[in-house]
Amino acid sequence: MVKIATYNVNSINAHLEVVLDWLAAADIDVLLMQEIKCEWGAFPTMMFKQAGYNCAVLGQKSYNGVAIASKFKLDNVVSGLPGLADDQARFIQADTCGLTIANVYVPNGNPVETKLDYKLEYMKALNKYAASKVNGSAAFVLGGDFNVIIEDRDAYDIAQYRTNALAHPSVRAAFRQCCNLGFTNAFRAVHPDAVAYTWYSYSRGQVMADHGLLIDHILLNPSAADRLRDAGVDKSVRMKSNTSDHVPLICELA
DNA sequence: ATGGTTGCCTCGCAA
Repeated sequence: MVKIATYNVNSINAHLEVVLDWLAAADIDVLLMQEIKCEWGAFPTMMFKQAGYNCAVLGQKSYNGVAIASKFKLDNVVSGLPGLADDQARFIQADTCGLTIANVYVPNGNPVETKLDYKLEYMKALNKYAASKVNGSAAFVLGGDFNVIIEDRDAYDIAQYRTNALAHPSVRAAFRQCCNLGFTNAFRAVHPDAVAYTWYSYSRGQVMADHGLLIDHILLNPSAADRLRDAGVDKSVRMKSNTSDHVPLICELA
């Protein structure tokens, strides 16, 4: 079994303790991190090494930044989304433990007036790249913070998000097009009727009230989906102090 | 109660 998790860490250095504690406790093999918010040189590579993980990092000062930590060797690292000239650090991919695993931080897209276009352009390029990975015998995993509320039930109060870029019809359509290439949504395949969230506002009381959004996802090509055994969200880290506003999403492959 | 929180590295922006 391979345990893969995606976790928007909202600054790896600010929340390192929670991340490393959770990584060990959950016995994760491969962790996809978004919003590390630091350059490569400031990423705590040695701390991950001591915990038994190799890292591939695409950093950026202050904003964005993505990294992969794996108990296994990381090969053929791809930094940046192929086919898109982008100065923001939002995509990194590596081959590890017999899988090709891509880690994406899709643009938030708000405010819609000025930033939705970039989000849609990004998703279009992502879909084009995903299309090249859907077929064949090689297992391909695409996980990350998609910044997409796929369905109304994925928000505690969808009325607040009707005009938001997270639930915008064009954004939902772009995500759906990716799924329709032949990808399986790992969480939904295992829990078709569950209500679960991967993000909670830092505003007081939101976690306890379970007022969140499901915006982090893991997609599997058919070869990977054949091996899907379990998936879930771990809300426990969100109860801690000095923690990200996101929680990890996990899937297990045979 | 027209608010509420966090990170970055500066007092504004992004989420």
